Amino acid sequence: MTTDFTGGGDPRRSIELLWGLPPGPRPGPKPRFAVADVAAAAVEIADADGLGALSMRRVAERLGVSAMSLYTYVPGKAELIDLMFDRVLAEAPRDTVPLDEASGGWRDRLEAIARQNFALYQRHPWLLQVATSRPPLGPNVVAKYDHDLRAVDGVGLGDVEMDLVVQMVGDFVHGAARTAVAATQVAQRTGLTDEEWWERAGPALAKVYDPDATPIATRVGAAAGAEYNAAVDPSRAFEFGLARLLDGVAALIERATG
Amino acid sequence: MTTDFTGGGDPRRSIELLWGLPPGPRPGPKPRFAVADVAAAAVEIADADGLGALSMRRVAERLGVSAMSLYTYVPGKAELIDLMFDRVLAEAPRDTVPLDEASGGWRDRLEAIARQNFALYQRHPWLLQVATSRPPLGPNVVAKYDHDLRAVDGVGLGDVEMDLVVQMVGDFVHGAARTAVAATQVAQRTGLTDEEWWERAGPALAKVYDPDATPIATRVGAAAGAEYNAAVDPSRAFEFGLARLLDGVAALIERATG
DNA sequence: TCTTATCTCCTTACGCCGTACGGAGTTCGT
DNA sequence: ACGAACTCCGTACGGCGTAAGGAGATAAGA
Repeated sequence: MTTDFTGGGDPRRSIELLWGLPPGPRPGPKPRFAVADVAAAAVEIADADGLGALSMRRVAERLGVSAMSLYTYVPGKAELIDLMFDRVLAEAPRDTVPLDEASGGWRDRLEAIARQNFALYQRHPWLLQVATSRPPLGPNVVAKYDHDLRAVDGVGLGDVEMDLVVQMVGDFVHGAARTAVAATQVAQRTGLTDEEWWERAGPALAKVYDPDATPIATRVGAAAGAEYNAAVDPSRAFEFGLARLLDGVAALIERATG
Repeated sequence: MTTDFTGGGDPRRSIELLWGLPPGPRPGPKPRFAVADVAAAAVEIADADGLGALSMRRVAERLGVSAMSLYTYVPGKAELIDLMFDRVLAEAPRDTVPLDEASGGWRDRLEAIARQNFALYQRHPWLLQVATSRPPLGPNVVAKYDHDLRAVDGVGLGDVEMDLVVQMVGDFVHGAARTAVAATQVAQRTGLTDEEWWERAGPALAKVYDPDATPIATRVGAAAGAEYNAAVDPSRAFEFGLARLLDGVAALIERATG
C-alpha cells in the first residue's frame, strides 16, 4: 500500500482552508456545501472502508455531486486529507482546565493522553497511513498539541524536554496502534482468520523452518504465542510499553527535580 | 497516501516464495530470472522513488520484460512487497554471537538494535509505509526477530517480557523513524524548503492563530523551534526517546533481578 | 520419436484512479 | 445591463493492478 501524503500545494491556501474563514459575499452561485461537509463525507468513507477506498469520485458520489465539483472546494486530494486529519483531532477531549495539575499527577495525565491517542487511532485507523511530513497546522492540530503538553507542564521539565516527551509518547503510541489495528483488520482484509492462516501456512513453514537456526526466536515465539493465544496481544503490548515509557519519564523528572 | 498491504493471497504460496525453494526441472522454458531478481529490482525502485512509484509496469520495465510476465514469478503486488520486506531485513547485522552477552550489557545491545532499525528505515523509507498485518514470515524476518531478542536474553526477563520489550523498542523506533524520514523528504516532496514554506504560510497563519488560546503550545513551540532551528529535530527526538525508554527497561530489569 | 501437459512471456482489455481543460449557467458589483 | 467571478459538470488523458487468453518452448511419458 502506498501512503497518502498531506499538503502538497500552496501553503497559504492550505492554512486558509484549515482555519475556514467564513466566505464573504461573492459573485457566482452559492456553494452547495461547506468545505467541512466535504471533509466529513471523506472521513466517513475512510472510517468505514479505509484510506484505500477513499477516492474523489466516491466522496463526490456521497455528496451527490460530480467528482470535478469537489475541486471547487478543495485544491486536491492531499489538501482534503489535511482537512480530514485536522477534523478528527477535534474529537480528543480538550480540557482547557487549570495549568497546575487537575487530576492526579503528571503520570496519570500523560497516561491519559496516551490512551486517548491510542483510542483515536482505533476510531480512525486511516490516520496511521497518513504521512504527515509538515503536519497540517489546523486549529485542532494546534489545540491537541497544547492539550498534550499540559500533561507535563509545570512538573520540572524544560520547554524542550516537554516537547520531546510528548513526541516520544506520540511515536510509541503510533507504533503500538499500528500493531493493534493491523491485528484487528487482518482477518477481514485477508478473509482468513489466524487459525485458517496457520492451517495453510503451517505445513509449508514446517518444511523450511529450522528451529535450531534461530533458537531464541523459536523459544520466545512459542512462549509468547502460548501466552497470547495469538501471534501478538496488541493491547498488552501497549500497556507494557506505556508503563516502561512512563517509568523512563519518571526517572527523568526525578533527576530534574532533584 | 494509501498504504500498501502485504500478504493477501494464499499463505502456502507466500511461504514458499519467501523461503525460495530451488525450482526442480519442469516443462516449459527456463525462467529468465529468479524471484529474488524481481524483488531486488522492486527494492531499487522503491528506494529511489518511493513506494508510490513502485508499479508492476515499472518493475517489469527495469527487468526488460512485459508487465504481465511478472505474474509468472509472483502472484501479485502484495506478495512482491512481502518479498521486498523480507529481503531488506537481510541487511541487518546478524551476529549469531554468544547467547551470554558479547559486548557490554543489555543496555548497549538494545541500544544498538534500536540504532540498527532506525538506520534501516532511513535506508528504505518505504518500509514505514508497508502495513505488515501478519508480517511475512520469511527467513530474514525470523532471523531479525531472533537477533533482536538476543539483546535481552539472559538478563533476568521472562520470555514474554523479552518479546514485549522488543516490540516496544520496535514500535518506538518505527514512530521516530517516521518523523525523521518525513523531515528529510518533505522539502523534495513538496518542492519547498521549511523556510519557503513558512514564508508563504506564516502571514496567513498570523491572521488566524491566537497565541493565547493555546498558550502552552505557543510557548513550547517557540522554545523548541528556537532550539532545533526547525519544527522538529528528529535525531534528537530519537536519542531522547531511546534514552527514556531504556531507563524504563532498566527499572523493569532491576525489579526482576531484585 | 511423437504427444501432451505445462511452463514463460506477451498483447489486449477492463475498471479503477487523480485531475487538466473548457463549457454552461448563476450571481454579484458596477 | 454588463462583465467578472463563481459553481458545477462532461470529457479525456495517462496512470494503475491484473484478468483472459494466445504463441512458442520444453520437459516427461508413450
